[in-house]
Amino acid sequence: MGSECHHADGAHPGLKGHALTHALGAAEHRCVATQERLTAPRRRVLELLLESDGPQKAYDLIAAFGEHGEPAKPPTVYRALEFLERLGFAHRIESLNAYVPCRIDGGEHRAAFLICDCCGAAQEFEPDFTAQLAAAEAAGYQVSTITLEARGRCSACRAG
Amino acid sequence: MGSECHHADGAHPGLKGHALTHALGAAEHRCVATQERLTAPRRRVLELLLESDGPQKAYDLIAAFGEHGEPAKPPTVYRALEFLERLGFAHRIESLNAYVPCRIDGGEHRAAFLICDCCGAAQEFEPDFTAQLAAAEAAGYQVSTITLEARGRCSACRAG
DNA sequence: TGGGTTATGTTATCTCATAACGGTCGATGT
DNA sequence: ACATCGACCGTTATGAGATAACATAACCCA
Repeated sequence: MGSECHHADGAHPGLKGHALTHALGAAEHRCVATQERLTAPRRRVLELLLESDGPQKAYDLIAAFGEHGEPAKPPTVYRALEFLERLGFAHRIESLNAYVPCRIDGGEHRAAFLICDCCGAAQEFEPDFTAQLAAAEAAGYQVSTITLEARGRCSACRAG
Repeated sequence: MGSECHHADGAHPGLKGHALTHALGAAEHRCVATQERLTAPRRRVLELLLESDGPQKAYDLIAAFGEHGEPAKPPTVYRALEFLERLGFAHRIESLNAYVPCRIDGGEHRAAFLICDCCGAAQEFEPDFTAQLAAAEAAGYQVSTITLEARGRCSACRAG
C-alpha cells in the first residue's frame, strides 16, 4: 500500500455487468456473421478472459471454469482457447504461457504486446510491421502470422 | 524425394569440424573478455546447438548431451541454456519451445525469427524495431527486451 | 431420417521446466 | 598454505503446460 509498484493496479480492469454482457453479445454477433458457433464452453472461457484483469494461465481458466467451483477438464479449455484465437477473440502471449482477450476491435490483425515485468500487465497495441514484413519478403518468406512481445516496465510502475 | 517440401534441406546446415571448433573458440574468447566461464556443460550445449540443423528442443539436447548416449539431467541443460541466452550465444523461440544458436555476430542485439511452418527452419534476422519502440514509448513503456516471431513458408518450401 | 461434420466429455499421458539441497570448484585475501 | 565466499554443478523430485485418443452428442442439410 505504499509507493511501491502497485501490481496490476489500473491495468485492464476487466469487464463486469453490462460491459461484459455487451462484449459477449458482440462476439456472438460476429460468430453468427461468420457462421461459427459460440458454444457454451467457448463462451464461458471468453467470459473468464474478459472478466480478468490481466493475462490468464490456462490452468487458472480450468480452475475457474465451473460455476460452483468444479474445474473443467484441460481439453475443454484448450479447445475453447484454440477457437477464440482462431477467430481473433483472444491471444496467447508466448513468453508468459498466458492468454488475454483481444482488446482491439475488428477482425484480423497482427498481435503485439507490451508486457510489464513489474505488475504483469499486458497491453495490446497495433504495431506497424512494415519494416519487418519487407525484411521477410526480401528473404523469400511468405509470412502468415507475426507476433511481437516487448518486455519492460509500464508507466504506472515507473511512476510508482 | 520428389518435389515435395524438402524438410529442413539447406536451412542452417549446422557446423562441423573446423567451423565448429572455430565458433566454440570464438565463444570462449568472448567469455574470457567478459569474465564469464564457458564451463563444460555450457560448452557442450552450445556445441549441440551449433551442430544442429534447426531449432532444438530442450529434451533433444538433454538426450544428446552425453558422449556415449547417456542423457543429461534436465537442470544441467536448462542452466546452460539460461547462461547461453544471457550472453547472447543462443535464443529461445517461444512459439516452438525450442532453442537456436545465435547466428548474428557481436554482442547485444534484439532477436527476430522467420519460422517456416513447412520445414521447421528458423532464420534469424536483425529487424528494424524503430516503429514499435516509438509506439511503446508513446504508451509510457520502458522496453528492456523485444522479440518477434513470424510464421510462414520459406523460399525453398515455396519453390519445392 | 439418415449421414456427414463439428463439437464435447473423459481418461490418460506427454512435454516442458524448475524447486530444493548438498557438494565441488575457483578466486581472493591474509 | 588455508580459510572463506560465491558461482557452478549433480541429483532427486515435482510442478506446470498441453495434447493424444476414443467414445458420445449436437448440428446441418439433403
